[in-house]
Amino acid sequence: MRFSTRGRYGVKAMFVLAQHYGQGPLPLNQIAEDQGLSEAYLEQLVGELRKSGLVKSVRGAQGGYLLGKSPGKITVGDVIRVLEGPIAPADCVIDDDTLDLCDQAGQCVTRLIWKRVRDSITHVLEGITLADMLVEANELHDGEQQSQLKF
Amino acid sequence: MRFSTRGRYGVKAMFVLAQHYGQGPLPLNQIAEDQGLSEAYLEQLVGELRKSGLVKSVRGAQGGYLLGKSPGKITVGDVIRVLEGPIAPADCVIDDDTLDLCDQAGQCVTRLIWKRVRDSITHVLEGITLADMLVEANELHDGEQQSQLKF
DNA sequence: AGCAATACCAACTTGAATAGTGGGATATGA
DNA sequence: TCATATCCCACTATTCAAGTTGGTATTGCT
Repeated sequence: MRFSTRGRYGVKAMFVLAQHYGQGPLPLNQIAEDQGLSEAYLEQLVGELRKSGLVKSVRGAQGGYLLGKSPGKITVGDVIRVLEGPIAPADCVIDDDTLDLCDQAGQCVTRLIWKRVRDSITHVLEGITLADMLVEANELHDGEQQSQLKF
Repeated sequence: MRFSTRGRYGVKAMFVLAQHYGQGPLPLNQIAEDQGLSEAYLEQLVGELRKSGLVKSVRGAQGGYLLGKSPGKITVGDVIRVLEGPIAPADCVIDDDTLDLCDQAGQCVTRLIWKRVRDSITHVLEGITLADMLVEANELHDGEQQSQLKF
């Protein structure tokens, strides 16, 4: 029950782009370096984010990537869904209606459980925007400074 | 972001054992047949559940498996943790304290997100006991009967 | 006593997914 | 025109999931 690196790296990359929002395109190598990730691998992920519209790209020299919308309008759930597929702890709850996958899905008690898990994860991830992450990053950093002053 | 069959089948098996709670040992082939699962594969899973104490076994003819505690004292989270390992969407939030996995975990914003996801999943899974599942199964079945009467 | 039913155990297999790497084509600002 | 970028596709290595197979040990029943 882990998110793969696809989703996790993707969120990190989007966070970096959010930090540079409004400052022109940011080249991939800076994002990769900033987060300590493989640039070639990250390229695949950002490519999918671009196709989904969550990021835009500018080709050529001085090019790079930008957010497709403002940080307040992109949730972590948006990013995860593009890179990891539908948020669902089991295939039978990818959506609410198609019960095809299991002949007795209608009477299945475990399915109710996976639905609740799914909704709970979705609720968390839909509730956090990139803008929220920027705020939290500031709070973390402030705390860090304070504890540095203490010692 | 899926639970594997290990956890999902394990919960199903535990549910069947809960349905037979107080009625003596239930052999594995009946559990497997009831849920439409491979007996040989399920054996591995139940073996781990036994080692963890969640189920007890009786060897020999007329033997089988029983719950180790009453259905009200076993949560879905207990079962999942035995079969899937710690509930955590990323390695860096397996527990709260060891930050070893990531040198900047203390200032990592994404880590806060994975913690919230983890806590939210844990809250759901810890909040559902096998006894709760029995109740829900009855409710599902009642609804099923009603809709059968309607048509 | 002996048989059938059952748990127990460990090794093996198959396929898919993860987490990348590598090489080249295309676009573009300076 | 050149360095800096995105873009795109094919390849690989490792790990994990999801079983299967075959055998041993135990025990109730007749």
